[in-house]
Amino acid sequence: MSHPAPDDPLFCPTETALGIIGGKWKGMILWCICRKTMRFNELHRTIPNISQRMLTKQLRELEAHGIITREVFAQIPPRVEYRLSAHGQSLKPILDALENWSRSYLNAVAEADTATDDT
Amino acid sequence: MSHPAPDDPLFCPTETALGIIGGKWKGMILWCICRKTMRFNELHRTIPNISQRMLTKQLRELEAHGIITREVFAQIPPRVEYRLSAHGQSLKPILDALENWSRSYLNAVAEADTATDDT
DNA sequence: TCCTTTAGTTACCAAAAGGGAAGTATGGGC
DNA sequence: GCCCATACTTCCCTTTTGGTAACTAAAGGA
Repeated sequence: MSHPAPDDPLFCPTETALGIIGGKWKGMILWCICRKTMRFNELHRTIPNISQRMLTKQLRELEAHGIITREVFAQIPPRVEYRLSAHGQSLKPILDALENWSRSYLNAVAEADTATDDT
Repeated sequence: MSHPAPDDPLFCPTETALGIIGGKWKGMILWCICRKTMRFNELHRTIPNISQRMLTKQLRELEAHGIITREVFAQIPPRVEYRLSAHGQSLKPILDALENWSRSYLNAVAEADTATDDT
């Protein structure tokens, strides 16, 4: 294998990872799925702002990257369950770290807002 | 600035964090800056595919979120240095974790490719 | 017979993102 | 007197993204 080209996403692992988990709605989807197995409409109800089209698309991308698995039950009406794959499980600590970082970030912002609040 | 309200049922810290570090090129920019202080053109040379327009834009977003600092030296030609802020430093472990996860992901993909390689 | 539910797909359209190239200021070197 | 470098900004145009709404199948219930 040759040296990774500077424009190659493989050149930067951080970029690769963010390319996988950084899509629109992926944070919320992962946030839901890493807590429990969920069905399509269950996700849709939990994240009402997402359209079916987008939910499908993001789920397919996560599946294509091996982060989640999709299990179809041959029933009418259909039943499809999404859950974290083994590889997705290895993301959990990072998702937790992201969540903690985010909370401390939001706190810092809130404090800064309070400090400069001149009401 | 519109951060999600904490009482919003859609409030998702993971999404917040990804909104901050998940923009296009941000992975690479952070990857560079978390290693050393860098000047504008230095970043541009390191990531040749990014346009000046985008580099400026992404740097300003990171700065607005308090992740990096921008220091201007009153010189001709101009000299501007970008580095991680204190808050950005707190991201480093996450960036490292992302990098490690990405490497193991890439390895797994490479192995899967080898296993199914029918040449 | 019609309605409901589930888990989608498809077509269409508006908005946003992003690339490329050119312009800007300033002072020093040749 | 012209060109160089730096760190941008601005304009224009194409590509991508994402939302809305309508359509699908199939079984069970009223």
